[in-house]
Parts: sequence; C-alpha cells; structure tokens
Amino acid sequence: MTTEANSSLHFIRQIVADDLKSNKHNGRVVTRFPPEPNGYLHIGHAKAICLDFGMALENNGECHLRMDDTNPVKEDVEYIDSITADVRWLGFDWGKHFYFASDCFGQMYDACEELIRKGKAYVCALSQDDWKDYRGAPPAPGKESPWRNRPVEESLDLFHRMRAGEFADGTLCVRARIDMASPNLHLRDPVIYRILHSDHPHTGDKWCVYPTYDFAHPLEDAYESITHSLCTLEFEVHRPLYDWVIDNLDHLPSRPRQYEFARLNLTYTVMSKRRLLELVQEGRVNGWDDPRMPTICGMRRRGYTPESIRNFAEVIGVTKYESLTDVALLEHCVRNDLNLRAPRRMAVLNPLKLVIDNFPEGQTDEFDAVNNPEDAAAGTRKVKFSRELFIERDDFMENPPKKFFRLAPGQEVRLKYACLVKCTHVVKNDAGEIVEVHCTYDPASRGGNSPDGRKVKGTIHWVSAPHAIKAQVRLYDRLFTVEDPMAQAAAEGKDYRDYLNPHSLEIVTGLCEPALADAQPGDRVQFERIGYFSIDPDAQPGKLAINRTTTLKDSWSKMTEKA
RNA sequence: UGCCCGAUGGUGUAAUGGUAGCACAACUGCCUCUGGAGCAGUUUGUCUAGGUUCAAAUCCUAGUCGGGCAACCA
Repeated sequence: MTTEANSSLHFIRQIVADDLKSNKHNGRVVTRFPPEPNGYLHIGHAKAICLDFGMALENNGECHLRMDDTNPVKEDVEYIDSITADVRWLGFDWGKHFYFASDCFGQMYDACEELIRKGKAYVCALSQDDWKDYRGAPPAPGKESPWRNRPVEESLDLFHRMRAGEFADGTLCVRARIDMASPNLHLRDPVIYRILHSDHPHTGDKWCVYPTYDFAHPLEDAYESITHSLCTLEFEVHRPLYDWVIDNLDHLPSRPRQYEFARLNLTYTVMSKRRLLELVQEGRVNGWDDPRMPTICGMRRRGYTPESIRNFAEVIGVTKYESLTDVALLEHCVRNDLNLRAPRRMAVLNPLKLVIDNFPEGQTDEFDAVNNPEDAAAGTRKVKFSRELFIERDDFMENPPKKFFRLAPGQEVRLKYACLVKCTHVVKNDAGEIVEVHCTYDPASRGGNSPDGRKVKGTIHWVSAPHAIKAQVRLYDRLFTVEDPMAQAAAEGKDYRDYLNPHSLEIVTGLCEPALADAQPGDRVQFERIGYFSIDPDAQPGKLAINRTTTLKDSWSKMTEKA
C-alpha cells in the first residue's frame, strides 16, 4: 500500500535535512530505537520506531535496535524476544546493528573512572533521603554533599571497591560534579553509577554496579556513532546532562545530539507500561496480546496490518506538542488498507432462519461470488445455496420504519450473489419471538439480477444452513468508555479502571460460508456488511476463532441512533 | 514555586514573512449486488494584548492556558 500521507517535512526531518546540507555528520544519518526490555511494545513505541527507522531509511542511513538494559532490577529476557519480533513484524530491519547497552558496561565503567580522575565525579555516601534535602527544591540552590571534595584517589578507591562488591545497595554512589545551584535539578550532581546486587538478564553476575540512564544513554549513542538520538519530550530537561557527559569525556568516537518529540496518546485507551502491566496482571484482559490492548502484539492479533500502523504513524505527524489522537484515525488507516486487500466472505453473527418455500427441499444451488470488488485479480468463488438459509436478525423487521431497505413482510430484498426473495410470513414461538422468516424467490433472478429491471434497494448477506460452518467470533470494542481514562479519573477522583468498557469483548457463535474452512491463523477477511476480521492463532482445524479488527462504517446504525 | 517546552477547526497536522491547506470526524447529495467502497460538496481554526513590517500563524515583548522535571527508573 502506498502511503496516503503527504510526508510532511516535520521538524525532525527538517533537522536531519539541515544537518545533511551542512555536512554536520559527514552525510551520515544513524538513529536508534532503544527500548528498555521491561515491557511489551505498544502503538506509542510504533510511532517512535517508524520515526527512528524512517529517518534512517529515508536518508540512506542506519537504525540500530538497542536494548537499554541498565537496570537489572526491572528487566527480563522475556521481553527481548517480543521486542525484536514486534519491530520485525512492523517491517523494519536493523541488519547487524542489534546491541545491548550492557555490552558497553566495561567502557562505561572506564568512562566513570575518567570523570572521577578528572575531578568531575565523586563517590558520595549520602543516603537517598539526605540527598533529597541536599539537592533542594527549585527556587533555592542545593547544598553541596560533604563528599563532594573527597580526594580523587579516595573516590577512585571506593569506586573500585563498589565494583568489587564490598558495599551494600544504596550505601554509596557516584555523582557527577556539576552545579548544585543549577535551576535544572538534573544538573545538581546527578547519580551516574549505583550499586545493585542483582543478576542482570544479559551480563549475569558480572557486575554489581550499574550506570544510570542519564550517564549510559549518551555514551551508548556515542559508542554507536548515533547522529540523531530521538526521544520523547520528558527527556528535554535531561539534554543539558546528556551534553555534559559527551562534553566531559575524551576519546568518544562521535558527538551525538538528542532531539525530543511528543509521545503518542490515543483516545479510549491507556498507554503507560505500568497501566498496561496492571491490566494484564489483574486479569482485566487476557494477556499482553489481548486484541483490546494497544500493544503491537495485541494489534497484530486483532488483525491490524503493519502497513496500516506505519501509515498511521506517518499521518499523525511528529511535533513537540502533546496531543490526544482520535482512535478513529487508526481505525480509518486499517480499513483503508484492508479494504483493498481483504477477501470478502459472508458470515451471519446473529442468525435468523430464512426458509424459501418455493425452493425444492434437499436441492443445492451454487453461485459465483466476487472475492474482492476492489481487486479483480482476487477472482471469484462458489457459494452454496439451499432452501434453508440464515440471515442476520437485524436484516429483518416485522414492522419496519420508512427507510428500512431490508427484509420485512411483503418486502423484497436481494440475497447477495444469489437471488431476489420476498417475505410472505413469519413463524413465531410461544414467547412471540420470530423463529423463521418465510419467503418465495424469483427463479428469474438467478445470480441476484433483477430480470425486469425492478428496483431492489436492499442487498443482504446470508449463509446456507446445511453448509454453514460455526466459528467463535470475538467482537472487540474499545477498552475504555471515555476518551481519556487517566485524565477523567484524575478530574473525577476515580480510578482509570472505573472506565473499563464492560462490553469490550462479546463472544458469539457465527455461521460462516464454507470457504472459511481453509482460513489460516492470521488471515484477514471482510465479512460483508459487518467488518474486518482476523483468524486467531487459537483456531484449531475445524474449530475457528475469529477476531473482529474493526467494523465497517455503517450509516444505517447512525440513522437509527439519531432517531 | 524555579527551570524547560508548547499553543492553527471537534481531532491530528501543513503553511520555513506573501491566497490559512490536507487528513480524520460530522453533515448534504450522487452512485452502488456490501446502507461497505467510491465520487462531489458543506460546516468549523491561527490563545490574548501590544510591537516590528508594505505584509505576521510565522519575528519581538508581555500575559493566559497546557505539558514536562524535582527515582540511586527509563
């Protein structure tokens, strides 16, 4: 699919273009996507991935995939595989540039030593609580740590012994010696190395001291010769520290720059790793890849295509303004994509029996059905037809309003691809519910044409009762009932979970045309007049499970809602 | 509160001192063997006040509002 966006020159593209023009990095563009392996990737990450890889792709550069694993307490190998799989699925290739920040722990340790030797860092023994007092609150300057002027040799010795495991967690740390009076708190002697007696998912028990993000990140970027280090807005105030680290170390292979853009927020969902983790752990959803989750694996399972997500990332743009994007835009992107590629099938999700009284019992007919009206190459298929069919309960009304074009007593309708039928009467059960609709068909209308050119406004889908196959169909809807669950919760003094949509998943047994029997997990189809669906990996041979990706636009339901 | 960042229709964005445009959403109409898709059209916008300029969404100043930071998280 071609991108529908006009690929605007957003500010990051502008910066890269300018740098290329001024030959700032000798014509190179090297970016990186640096996830911390402590959670699953979501649509917000997809935006960042598309940006990071996109800038490289557009400029003949390279984009590295780097596990930012500097905190063993929070990270787990479990996440590494899912992250690489998700990035790959989105369609990006990091080539040989797959890195771990932890592979550079040795160099970072040396860099920290260099700072100490230069008198630009020191080992501090202040407790975390005391440190808070010393750092001070914004308007007033902080107080210097009593260890700030510790002799270099002593700091060096302590640092070595920290590494040797002589001290307990939190007893000592290394701080950069910057400026306790800075209005930017991040410059008031920030911690750059801390003691963590914790096995690391990647380096095992090799280390018990670990660099903090603020120290490690600029170094990782420099070691990999990153030219444009793109991150989200909350790191803006960290940039002076990022630059300080780069500026105060010798022999760094490159001089990377950090640029910040606004993260993605989407309506009717939450995006923070912590919230998503809660939803999973509390069983509010069925795992990280629950199709209601905004995770990449969830969206994949829901039936989203990588193309639609990439296109979405392009359409929403890149700015420094924190906004809330309407999920309708995402849905538009997937419809737009699937409309062109998803084969059409017929399925009835809320069945009502339809009997054609003038069609011989036990006889079967067969009609040609178009697989995709948007793609002639998709060809046609045969659909079986018989005296007893199922139609959608919504497609029949005993007492229809004026503009109801579907089936009603005395009204004629087209059974898609098959023939015209006219309703003669209905059969009800003791409770007064309609259990059967009886029709007669016009034998001259084979294939669904009206031989005398009479107008038949309604066309409905159907399945042949004896030929239909059952499927568990999962109808997914938005996870929350309000646009911004976090903001609403804060405003109303509630919890975001209070706004979980109790109808975000409805499971029904659908009756599908026989062609669905061949469907494989991951296949996407459009059920005519209903929506786009994807075969779930849960599907067993003969036991289909199907997820609704999104509904089709439905102007009839819009009319009835208004009435 | 101090520092940093930002503000263009309902939403997301473009306009790089020179006609405020695009997409989504909404609404009309046309068309249709998906009330889908498609086509045509309509409605709605530069936070406020000053200034610079022939000309300001754009530059300057002040204000207002919103976001971020104040973990030995990232």
